[in-house]
Amino acid sequence: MSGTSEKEQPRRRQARGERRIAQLLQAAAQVFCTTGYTAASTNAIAREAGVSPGTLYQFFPNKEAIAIELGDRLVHEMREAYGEALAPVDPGTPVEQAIGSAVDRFMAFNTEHPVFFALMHGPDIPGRMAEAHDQLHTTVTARIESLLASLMPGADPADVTRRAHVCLGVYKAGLELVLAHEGAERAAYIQEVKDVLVRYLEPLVGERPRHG
Amino acid sequence: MSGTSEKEQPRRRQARGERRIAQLLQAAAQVFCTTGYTAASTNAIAREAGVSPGTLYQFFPNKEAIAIELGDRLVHEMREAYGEALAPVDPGTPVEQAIGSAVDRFMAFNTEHPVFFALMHGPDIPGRMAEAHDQLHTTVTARIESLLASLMPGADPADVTRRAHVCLGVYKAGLELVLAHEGAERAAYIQEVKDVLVRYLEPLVGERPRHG
DNA sequence: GACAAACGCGAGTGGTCGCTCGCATTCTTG
DNA sequence: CAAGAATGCGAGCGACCACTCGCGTTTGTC
Repeated sequence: MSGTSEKEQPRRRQARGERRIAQLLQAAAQVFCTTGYTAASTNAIAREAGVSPGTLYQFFPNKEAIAIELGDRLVHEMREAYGEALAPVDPGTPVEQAIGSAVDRFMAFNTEHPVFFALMHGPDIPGRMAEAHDQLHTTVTARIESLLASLMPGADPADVTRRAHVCLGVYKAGLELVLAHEGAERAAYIQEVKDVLVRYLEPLVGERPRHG
Repeated sequence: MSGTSEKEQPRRRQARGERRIAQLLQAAAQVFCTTGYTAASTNAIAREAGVSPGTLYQFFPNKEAIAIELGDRLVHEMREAYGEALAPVDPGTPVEQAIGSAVDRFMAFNTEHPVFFALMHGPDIPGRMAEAHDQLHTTVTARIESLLASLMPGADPADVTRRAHVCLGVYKAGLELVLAHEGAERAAYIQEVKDVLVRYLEPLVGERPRHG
């Protein structure tokens, strides 16, 4: 029987501390964005935030915890703002509209928070971060699966899963292109991503059988 | 006027040395594949090859040179084996066939040499390596562009360029999925990639104008 | 105002990694 | 076989990085 107070309250923060945390997370986002996670040094993050390394470690036990907290906050914000973007649609909804609005929402979020892509995409993510990545990936894939299932009822579940993975992969690839451009070119690339997805999925919703 | 012998012959290699180089490159490919470039330590590469760190530096001036040489050999081999995969096709060739054979060839090469993807994809590539990456990227994109141009003559060059980038991005995303699976699933994903590309490009080759 | 707790600092510590150096061994060449 | 070059070794050097520690400052509480 272990003690009753296994989890001690980590600390009692002051308003100043919360501000510092936000400041440090913003600085970390900046540094992660430009150099990636592994190449980002904690000293650089502290410098970017205008504080000393010791101050950084006052609020985060280690480098990984910074990325974890940043990722958690981003995931939370994404869930709040765009959680319904992949909800199953009415049977009558045209595919263009469903895909278009979903792509628009996620593109907006990702261009507003480029760190998200940087943290989730790099092969240099730490162990605990990979878990979070996998969990989010699974969640999003499941959402896409149910969306696809609502579009093409009676299809082989394995096919639906595979197509969901392909859709997410296409979106990620498109996101990379979108983030690499600005203005009109960026808008044009967003439209291309929609086109790719719509044309990929359109033959599946029309109930004429596909010869494979 | 600078001296005539600016570039000294670096060294006169024995057969043993060439063998060691091949051995070291193979070990480096293994380590790069599993841990990525930055996380790969030269000591680990030497250990994998069964030699000492000093021996490694007998043949490569630094860590970057290992990746460069490996990349150069891979690019060379790819050019030799699959250089014609993206050649422009006869006007009568169906799109399915052109895309199918190109995807098959590149997928075969990339699954046979997974290091290639690891070296070209990671955000942790060194400066000189990024140049090689960009150069290859440009070359391949130009090839795709001319292939697309032969399929849809009279299109806006900017559109062609954009679509070429989208095609390459879709291929890369598909490659990631393909490399993550094996056997029948892998084959199914390859087919999905072909489907995505064919359906993306099919409306463009029929000469009815697209309203954009 | 007094006390404690949270905050802030930055030089320092232990560890890792890229890379070197001196020396031993093997090969080529005459 | 002798000389020199190429190959092979592995302890160790310098740099960098995640993280710590002791001490001074600010803030909340009574």
